Amino acid sequence: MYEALLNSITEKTALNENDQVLIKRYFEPVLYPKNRIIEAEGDIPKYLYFIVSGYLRLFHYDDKGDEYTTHINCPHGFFSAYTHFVNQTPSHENIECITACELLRITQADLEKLQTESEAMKTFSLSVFQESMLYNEKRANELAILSAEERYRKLIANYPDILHNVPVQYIASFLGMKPESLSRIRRKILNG
Amino acid sequence: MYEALLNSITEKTALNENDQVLIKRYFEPVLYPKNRIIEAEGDIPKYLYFIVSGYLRLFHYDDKGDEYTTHINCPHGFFSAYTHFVNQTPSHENIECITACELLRITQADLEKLQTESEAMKTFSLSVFQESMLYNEKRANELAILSAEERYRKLIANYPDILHNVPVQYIASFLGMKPESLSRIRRKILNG
DNA sequence: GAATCTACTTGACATTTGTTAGTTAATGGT
DNA sequence: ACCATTAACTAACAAATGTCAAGTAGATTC
Repeated sequence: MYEALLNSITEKTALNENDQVLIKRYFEPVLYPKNRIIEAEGDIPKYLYFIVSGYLRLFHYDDKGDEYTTHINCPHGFFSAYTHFVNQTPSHENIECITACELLRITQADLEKLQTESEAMKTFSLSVFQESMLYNEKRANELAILSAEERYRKLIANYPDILHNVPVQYIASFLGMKPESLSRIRRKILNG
Repeated sequence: MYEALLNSITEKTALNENDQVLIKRYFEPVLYPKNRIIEAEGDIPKYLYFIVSGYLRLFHYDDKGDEYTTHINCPHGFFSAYTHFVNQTPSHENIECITACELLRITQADLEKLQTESEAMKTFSLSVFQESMLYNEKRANELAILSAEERYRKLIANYPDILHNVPVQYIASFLGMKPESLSRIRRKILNG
């Protein structure tokens, strides 16, 4: 269960024995079924999650009750409404398991403790936060610059497995288009 | 010159005499003319800027040589290619003065020193970083959800002075549309 | 297993946005 | 003041995306 997490961290920074013991102590393994909402809008995010297996999404409703998916993630990555998790302020987003998920979770309080007890985790936490920032910059720029078809092509090129695990309607919403438009684009690509 | 900066910080966290002395020591005032590029793509960002007066933008070129404006900012805010400034990695964006600018600038090394010497500045720096993150999240979601006209209406509602200071083509690019489209939208709004 | 849902697709049409080309207005340099 | 350059606007048309209504297939429930 912890192997994927330890590997992810080791890619960024070396871990000694003590670091590994601390990580196993603070990160709690949890299993959730498909469609389970694990953090709800209006609440302060309780945990930062590391995805061992499965797909998660962030979503919310607008005034008209329409649902918008703003983030989709897959193994092995961290997942949270970051800014609200870090600040411990109420988030306007729900976190939902798209598939059954194996996760490792940690509270903000424990993450801070872990960072003071492990220099490696301090370094690593910063890089996770920064990557999340780069990710949003990139998403904004792609939405501004690329066409709907280009955005879809780029997504499946980077995450080829997403189609087998995530409903098309969530992907459409995440890419900033209607399901009908994505359907049209998918057909066009299939037929050459 | 320092008043706007000190006021901005005080909105978030209290400053004692010593904090204020340190801030004035580390932040260097600079003046730039219109159209001056103050950080170039390919280089590691040297400074974090606080805008006392004037407008700045972040922009880059794509493969075809087309120019894209990804960020526009006005007083009184901080400005930088944040992630690359923090990491001290080469940025792919240029920073340009759209108008003549009065700025206060600080290097990454000095910012770190300042943060160890002033607890208030440590708190404040974190909040600047987090706001930049929230900002990108918001930009991405608005690009995904709102129409071009809605994005434009929202921008001028939030920053009514931007039209008098920033060329329309930069605004169009920043909003993810072509100048001709923005021109059409502006006419439509004028004629009711 | 029948009925019911729901996700996904399809097609016709409306609307929005991009493209191209030309015009006007404003700007900057000499 | 003149010329050259660029920004902004306009118009006609093309292409992309949204909307609405309907149909199909697969899943779920009873």
